[in-house]
Amino acid sequence: MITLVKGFHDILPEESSRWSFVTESARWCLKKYGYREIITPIMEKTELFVRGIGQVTDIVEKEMYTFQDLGGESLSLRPEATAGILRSVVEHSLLRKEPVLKLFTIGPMFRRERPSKGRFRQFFQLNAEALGDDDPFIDAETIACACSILESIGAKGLLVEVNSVGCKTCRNVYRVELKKYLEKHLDGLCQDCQRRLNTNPLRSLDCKAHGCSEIVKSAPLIVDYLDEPCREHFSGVRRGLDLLNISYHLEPRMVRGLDYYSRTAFEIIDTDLGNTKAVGGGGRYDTLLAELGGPEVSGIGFAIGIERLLMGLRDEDERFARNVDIYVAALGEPCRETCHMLVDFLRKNGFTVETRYSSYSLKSHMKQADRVGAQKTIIVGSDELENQSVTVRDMSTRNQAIVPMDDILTFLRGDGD
RNA sequence: GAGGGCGUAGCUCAGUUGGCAGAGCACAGGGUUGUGGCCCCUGAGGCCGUGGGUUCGAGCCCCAUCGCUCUCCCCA
Repeated sequence: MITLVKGFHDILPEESSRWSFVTESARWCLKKYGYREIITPIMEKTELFVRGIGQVTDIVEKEMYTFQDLGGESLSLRPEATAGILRSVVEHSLLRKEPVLKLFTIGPMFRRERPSKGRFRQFFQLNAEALGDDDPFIDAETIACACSILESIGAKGLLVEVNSVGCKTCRNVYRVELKKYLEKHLDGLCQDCQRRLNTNPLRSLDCKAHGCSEIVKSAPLIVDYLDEPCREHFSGVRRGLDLLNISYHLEPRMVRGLDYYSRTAFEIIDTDLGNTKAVGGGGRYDTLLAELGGPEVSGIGFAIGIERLLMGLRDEDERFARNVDIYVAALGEPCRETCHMLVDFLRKNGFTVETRYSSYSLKSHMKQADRVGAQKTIIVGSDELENQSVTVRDMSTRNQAIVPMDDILTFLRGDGD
């Protein structure tokens, strides 16, 4: 038996209705907020991710599926969607036609991590990006949009955490101060934090090791180092959220894994999933577009993990039950041709129809009708064939009627009202 | 990368000091010659993850190996 690639997973028919319920709800929400769908390739030149995400991030250093294609070029499966979307925007000069662009995409991402609960090597993400506007209210709108998607699906126990990580200027000042502070408590830090003190001291802020979290509690906070424009922007974001009645926690120690974030950063955590499992997150980026050869405008975006969202949903929901309008049961060889045509005729008139072609007893036809969730079963046997009629059984009331073949459509339609 | 848990029927799992391979659910047929869900009966379905070792005899003990899963790290 040839099995799945480790960390990949199948979405079986049983789950797929829940799956598309989630993605369709999300599409409808995004549309309300003015986002349009963009579908970009799942593979890009490796260089795009190195430039976009940052060479020294965990993702690029050790989690990418990178390989050389036959032409010798280095390609990578996308570990996240933003870089590819922005590449496409720049390549097709979309921002010249439209100075403010709102785009979303839904598709698989790939990271070669150790799989665990809610973490896969191939996972689906919904990704939304609003480009060309740095007004704080659009940050608030973006967070509201993410919340609205999650609420529309019925996710419970959500917590929105917001922070500002400042711009390059103020973050540099802060980094120096933070580093000074951490150096004073060097002995208490875990090995990881000691190692990255010079490369990325901000990472220590959300280190879960006991020693580190204690030390970090009284560390200087980035909010106290924001320069005037960043401070003003951040308070504008909070004002925007207040006006929309979005409840949120200020999380002054939140930093995010991707290097490109500036100013607004946020995460949405599903507390039901336990252990700080983020179901979504995002933030603003000031320089990413320019770095990819685009105009000097900023953007803000977020990602939602579809699998994690699904984990929070209850299994038994009637919305996801299997059902068809009509099951057609043919009894015996002479009826097969009539039923074959009848099934086709009903489908062409807008009904969802199921049948089985090989000969079965009526009993097993009925079981099958039950299994596929048929509202009605049409039975065609020798009696019916002789009279040019069919028997229509309502599966929930068990009422049956003999209907002339010619009247079948009017009967089925009239009965439905 | 570090550390736990688990591999027996399609699924969830029992399996006694080593002695014929089990249950529930699901599936198929019947009880009802043309009627589903509930009930009853019957049936089919197994290289007990794989390879080796100990033994008269291994699902069980030993060694190796592969796979899955969870935790930490990090994230979605």
